[in-house]
Amino acid sequence: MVDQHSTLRAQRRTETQRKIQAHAVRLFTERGYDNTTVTDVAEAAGVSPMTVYRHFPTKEDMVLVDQHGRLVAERIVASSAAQPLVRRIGNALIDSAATLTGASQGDDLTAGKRFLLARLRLMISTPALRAKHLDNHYALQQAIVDALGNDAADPDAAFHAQVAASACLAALHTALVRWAEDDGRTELADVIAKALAAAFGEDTVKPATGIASSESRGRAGR
Amino acid sequence: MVDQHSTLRAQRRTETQRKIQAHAVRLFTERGYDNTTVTDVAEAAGVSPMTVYRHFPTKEDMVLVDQHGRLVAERIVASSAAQPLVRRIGNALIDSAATLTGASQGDDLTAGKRFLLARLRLMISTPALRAKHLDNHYALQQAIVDALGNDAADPDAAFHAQVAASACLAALHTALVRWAEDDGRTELADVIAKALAAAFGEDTVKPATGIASSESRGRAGR
DNA sequence: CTCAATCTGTTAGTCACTACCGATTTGGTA
DNA sequence: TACCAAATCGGTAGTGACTAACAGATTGAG
Repeated sequence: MVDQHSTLRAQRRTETQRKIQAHAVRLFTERGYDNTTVTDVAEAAGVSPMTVYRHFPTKEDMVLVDQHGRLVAERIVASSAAQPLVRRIGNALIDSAATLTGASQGDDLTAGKRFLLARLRLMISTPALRAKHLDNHYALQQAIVDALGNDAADPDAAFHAQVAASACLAALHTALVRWAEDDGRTELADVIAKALAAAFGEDTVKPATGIASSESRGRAGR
Repeated sequence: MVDQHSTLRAQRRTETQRKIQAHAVRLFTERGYDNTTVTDVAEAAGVSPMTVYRHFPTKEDMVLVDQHGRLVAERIVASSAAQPLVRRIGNALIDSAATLTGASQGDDLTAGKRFLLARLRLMISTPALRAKHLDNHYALQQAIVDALGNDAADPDAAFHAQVAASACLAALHTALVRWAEDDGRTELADVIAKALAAAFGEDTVKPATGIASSESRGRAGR
């Protein structure tokens, strides 16, 4: 009945999870997603296939797990309701990305960043992973709309929030692709800010880190 | 070697395709997507399971087939390159939707419209279908970017096009969901125009049919 | 120390999907 | 008209993701 009654138990659990995920991403990258069976991953991780399914509901979730969504929703509710919708959502995405990639020091990629890049590349190139990832963004969109706390009575405002959230997440996804293509050399938060500025205009999104969007030019219509 | 050497052959082929798809959508709607096997659909359509796979590569494609994408790309290349990106893409989406739903007469839904609604509802409510549909939009995004004919030399312009296309398609998807929720009572082209206006501002998209976006109020930022 | 909960493994089964093969039908041709 | 090439259709066997049910081992709490 108690949730926290095991520290060692939880440690081992997250440890095996991490191990399975690491081997999965490695094997998927090496031989391809479709050419790698769940049994292969299980053997590489030293567990039985059933254990894999106990930790990850589907094969795709071995790559796609990220609790990044909750972070975004929290920043949304913490933002000022006086700001325009796109700015509230956009800034939440930018700040969350900055937190996610961590304080990047210098040029060399940290291990977490490199792992994130590997996952991103798999998500982009593999149709099944890409589809499910986009669907996860769709679920995140619903969470954002809920977090915005729009009037349930006004259907027009709700539609407005849906459109703004979906458009912002689309820009986010494009920024992620761009960032992966650059091998993570640029700052992710800056790329996101640049994408948002390109879609909605520079005045709609504030700079994130200070040098953000300093190079973006022009509105959505060229 | 000749493509057109059979009118009767092609007729039967498209006929069985249509029959399989109709039974699939009906059964999926009645018992649910996951509770319906491909064999069930095959039996209902009076064919063997193998025949189903000959016409539709995957189970999901029985619901998701639409060549709607090619229509959009054609309108993109036909549009004036002088216009802003969002307007070019947005108008292409609006016009394609108007063509797709056909000239709606009065209140009663035509059979094609009702079938489209049934498919949309399945796409929205079933995770697997929703994911693949979003991925199809992602493929459409690539087609749009190609159709825009941006300078391959300028990576910044390409990024710009990617962002604009993805954001427009996100707005389209939100409009489709909204339209399905209204049971298709409103005009689809108008809903799309309204969504685009909500995302990018009213001045960015021109009215489609004449009364389009007459009710939309406010920019993206409330 | 004992008990209950959790983690793990094994087995058997369903279902989407593929590869391979043979049978039938159709359209054009000698 | 007879024949050939192509396309469609069906059956069989197999792979792989995923589930349900059952059994053994380990850990935390009283």
